[in-house]
Amino acid sequence: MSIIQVYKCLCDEQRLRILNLLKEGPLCVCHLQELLGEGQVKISKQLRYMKELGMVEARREANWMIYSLPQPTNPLLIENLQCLQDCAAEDLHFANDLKERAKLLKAAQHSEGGLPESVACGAGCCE
Amino acid sequence: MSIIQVYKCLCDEQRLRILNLLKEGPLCVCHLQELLGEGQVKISKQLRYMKELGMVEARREANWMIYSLPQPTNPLLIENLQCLQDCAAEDLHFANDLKERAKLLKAAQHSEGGLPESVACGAGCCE
DNA sequence: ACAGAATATTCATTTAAAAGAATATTCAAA
DNA sequence: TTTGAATATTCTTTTAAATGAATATTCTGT
Repeated sequence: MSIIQVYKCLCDEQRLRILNLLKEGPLCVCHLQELLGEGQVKISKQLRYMKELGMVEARREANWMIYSLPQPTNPLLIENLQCLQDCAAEDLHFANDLKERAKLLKAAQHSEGGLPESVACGAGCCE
Repeated sequence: MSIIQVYKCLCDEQRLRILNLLKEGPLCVCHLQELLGEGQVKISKQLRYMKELGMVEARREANWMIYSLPQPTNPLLIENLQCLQDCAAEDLHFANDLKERAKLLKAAQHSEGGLPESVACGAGCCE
């Protein structure tokens, strides 16, 4: 994956928000959809684009597709997400997205549908 | 200048190299041209693009146009240039560009044409 | 006023990314 | 074996960026 490709990936607000969310832990498409307030098709396309670049990876779990950041995560990406926290968190809804993520996961966990196993509060949601 | 615009600017190898060079100090178009081994028109267009985004600024000095990074420089840019030094310096010719820059300025300074005043070894070239 | 150096602009073409609408695939559970 | 939930793909249109060729502008020195 080239440097240029990484930056191309970072050129889109939705993708930045997705990366920020995935940094906290894996999520499935429908959660991203809900958190970004965006249609399924568009999210799916973004994820495909990102997957082709190797910026995210996916695995199926029952009906869900679980997306996550590959480990170890590209240092250029980490740096940028960190820097964005500091210098553009508000513009990008970063902080709020994370708050909503926690809420959403907590709620989903206690609902009938439940959560995909590897999403379930995996990373610092419920304790 | 939006975050997204910054990343769009970083999506191109030539622009990255230009920014890396300007980080050391102002340069005129013909020096960039020579350092990147690229035609005048293309460099000029890149600079225009970057100027419109506010990523660089320009002033005229006699026949030369001197380009530089605006002060204070966008932290997102600084971070990225720094990170690229660490994780992609070779891919992007970063280190070599800086070496060539020093050579070029030193040579130009002692030639008949001379150097635009504000370029002249301004930043750590000759001592 | 003219010539030459340094730089910029314009216009046409190509290439790549984004957006939208419609539809298809995959799996689980009844 | 059909239904519904979750997700993906295909195709078309629109928008934006890159490339190339030609030409224009701005300033300096004569």
